[in-house]
Amino acid sequence: MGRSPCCSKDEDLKRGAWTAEEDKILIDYIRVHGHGRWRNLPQKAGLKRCGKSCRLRWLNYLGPDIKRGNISSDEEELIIRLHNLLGNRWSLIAGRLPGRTDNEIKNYWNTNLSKRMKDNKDHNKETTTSSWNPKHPQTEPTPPFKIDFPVIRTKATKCSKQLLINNNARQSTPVPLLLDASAAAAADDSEAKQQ
DNA sequence: AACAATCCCAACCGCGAGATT
DNA sequence: AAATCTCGCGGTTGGGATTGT
Repeated sequence: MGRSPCCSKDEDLKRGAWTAEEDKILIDYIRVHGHGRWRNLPQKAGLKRCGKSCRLRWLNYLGPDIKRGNISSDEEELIIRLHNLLGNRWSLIAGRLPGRTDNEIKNYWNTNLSKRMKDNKDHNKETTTSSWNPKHPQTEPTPPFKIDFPVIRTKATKCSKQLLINNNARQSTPVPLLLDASAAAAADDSEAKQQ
């Protein structure tokens, strides 16, 4: 498999934080032409960035559906449940949290929840010898995060076909925030199999 | 007030895998 | 069938913001 030549260091590409002007250029371009073809996008849009960087900026920050700000306790609970079920499959977890990105959830987990889980684990060590590793969720988690359904390992596959879903259609089938995590994973599994 | 330590998060990097040629 | 292209994922890092001394 060939590595992407995108972002090769000899190119005169800008790195680091995005400016408001760059954001505007990217938003305007995507508004007119849509996204996809990330590799050529910066050239066409007139940005001195690599396609990867543009994609990341759009998906994690500029996208119209991005919900920024505090993660609610409901969302937090769902993240914990899904992480118990799926492990570090951030994109799958993000898929169940409308408006949240995998990067945001990953950051939130690494900065808040992993610490808290560790504290809980330490606390529970006093009463149990079980040790649950978040990196290996197929092992039984320690209470209070014990789950009573089997772990389902799903395979995330990419969808290369562009789907044009308008916002109205999207809103008509909202993703329930606190849906049954096992059903969610099963759904992902069947979606993956269909592709 | 000044400096150090820690936290937080946007962005980067390397890799795997599907699509295309 | 093999080589190459492109995308998306998860781990990691850089640096600004905040907190502690």
